[in-house]
Amino acid sequence: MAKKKSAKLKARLPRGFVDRGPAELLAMEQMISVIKQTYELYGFEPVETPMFEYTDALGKFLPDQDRPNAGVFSLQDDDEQWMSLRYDLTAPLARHVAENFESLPKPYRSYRAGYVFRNEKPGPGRFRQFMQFDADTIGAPSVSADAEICMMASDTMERLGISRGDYVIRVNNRKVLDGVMEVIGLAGDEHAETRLTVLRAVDKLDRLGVEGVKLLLGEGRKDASGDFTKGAGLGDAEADKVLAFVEAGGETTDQTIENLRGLIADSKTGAEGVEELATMGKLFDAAGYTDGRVLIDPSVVRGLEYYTGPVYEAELTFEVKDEKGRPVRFGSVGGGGRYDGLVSRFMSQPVPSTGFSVGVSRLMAALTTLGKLGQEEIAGPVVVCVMDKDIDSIAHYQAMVQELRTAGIRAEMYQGNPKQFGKQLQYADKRNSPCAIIQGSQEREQGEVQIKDLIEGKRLSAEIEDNKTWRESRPAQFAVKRDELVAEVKKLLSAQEEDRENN
RNA sequence: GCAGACGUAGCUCAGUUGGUUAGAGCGUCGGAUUGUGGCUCCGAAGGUCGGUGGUUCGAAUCCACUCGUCUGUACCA
Repeated sequence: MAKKKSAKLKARLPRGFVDRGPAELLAMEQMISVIKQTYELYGFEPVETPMFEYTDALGKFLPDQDRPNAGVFSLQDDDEQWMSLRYDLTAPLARHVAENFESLPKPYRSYRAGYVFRNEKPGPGRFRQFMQFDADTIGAPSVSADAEICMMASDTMERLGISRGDYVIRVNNRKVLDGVMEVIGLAGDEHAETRLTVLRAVDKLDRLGVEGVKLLLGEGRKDASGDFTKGAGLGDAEADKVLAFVEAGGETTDQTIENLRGLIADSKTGAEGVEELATMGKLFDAAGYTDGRVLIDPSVVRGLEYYTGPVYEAELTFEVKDEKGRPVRFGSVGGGGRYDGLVSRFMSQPVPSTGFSVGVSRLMAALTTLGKLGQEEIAGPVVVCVMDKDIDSIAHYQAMVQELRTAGIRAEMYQGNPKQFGKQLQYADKRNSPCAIIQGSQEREQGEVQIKDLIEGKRLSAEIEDNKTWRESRPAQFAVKRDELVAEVKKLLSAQEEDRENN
């Protein structure tokens, strides 16, 4: 019985989520496998945690604890405990480590990839479900662990095909940022709010420029739509100090370190941070990563809440044009830092930790634009056409398909309605099949099959205008003995392969 | 969250000062051609004009609210 049309269910994707097709899935698999190889090479081992955690295990860093639904997807279990979908891979790892602390080797070096969920306003290229790929060293207090992760991040970028110079790993230290705050008189709990505002302003340097940041440090700033953002309310002298610090990056690491030493000599915490950066700088230098791959940059601000020491960010530096010809910068595709407090909130002992997270979904968009991913067409299966519909003939077609499969050739028999032969070739064409196999009663009597080269045929179709000629000439089609089917298809496939490589 | 712009077929868009049955191109499906992909021609399906309420003899068109999309901004663990 036909329902009223208006009552029919509307097929629709939830806001901020996407379906992925074969090309994208293949590209993602390739990418994940490269990252995995890199992390493995550095001695990290895999681990998986579930999508759900109890909200309080994630909850310490929720923006607003009174509303577990703000920013995260949460639900109540049947025992009324709040659970949430993970919004990153670090908090779940901290829980896993705390829970299995006795049995894990220390330092514990692990990696994992997975989808994370954020219940917030989606935008173009920004979804409510996306993939991250993290590596973490837990139980290692020295900044050499941080330095190692920065170098691994750099290796990962290059193994993914991003050229040296098209990306940079920028490194800073939270203690240095804290030192600057001390110097301008913002130490102490009563200034926590202002410190946050200052850090947020600094974080926008790449987008708003020095002038914009200066406005945000002072009274505030109006955006293009006329909306006003309140500033930190610093005086000119303080604002200039912050800006001087942000622009302290010099030609060389040594110079940057010297600049920083001069700016925050009065702060003990700041000095400590500078020395940590100096140590990391030496390690990068010794390993040869100071050739533009890894850079000490005082303007990096990340993870305002839980980072306690070095912080780093992987940034793409090249520009591309979008479909409207406007320049688009991909910017940050990953980041991380030291989070000495995250595991220990479950424990009675300190557990110094550091880690890095790659934004897989975002990086994939960048790589696709660069042409490093998703370029190759996905080859379809060889399609065996159904000419005769009696059960014996079908069995013969099935046998051909099985022979091809046994030889490792992707193949299928047409499973649609075989009434119209043209539809079968249309289907094969749409699947991007390399060739179709045709055997009607005429061929069967001769002990032959027809192989139709669909790639070559497509090329020839440009030269034929008349439909009658097109149909009768049967372009790019040839007969072979039934026994030689597999060998001939193999031959055709390798010829096509060679053709692709030459173009 | 805040501010602005925009919502008409699967997609891209027309639609006059408010006036009969809301159109086109592309795509989809069917046929010309039940043994050959492309081209060409013919035909069909596809719309509560984002939703609700209001003004009016009459609303895709005007008004209010609401939902959605985009842009900027805020937040981003």
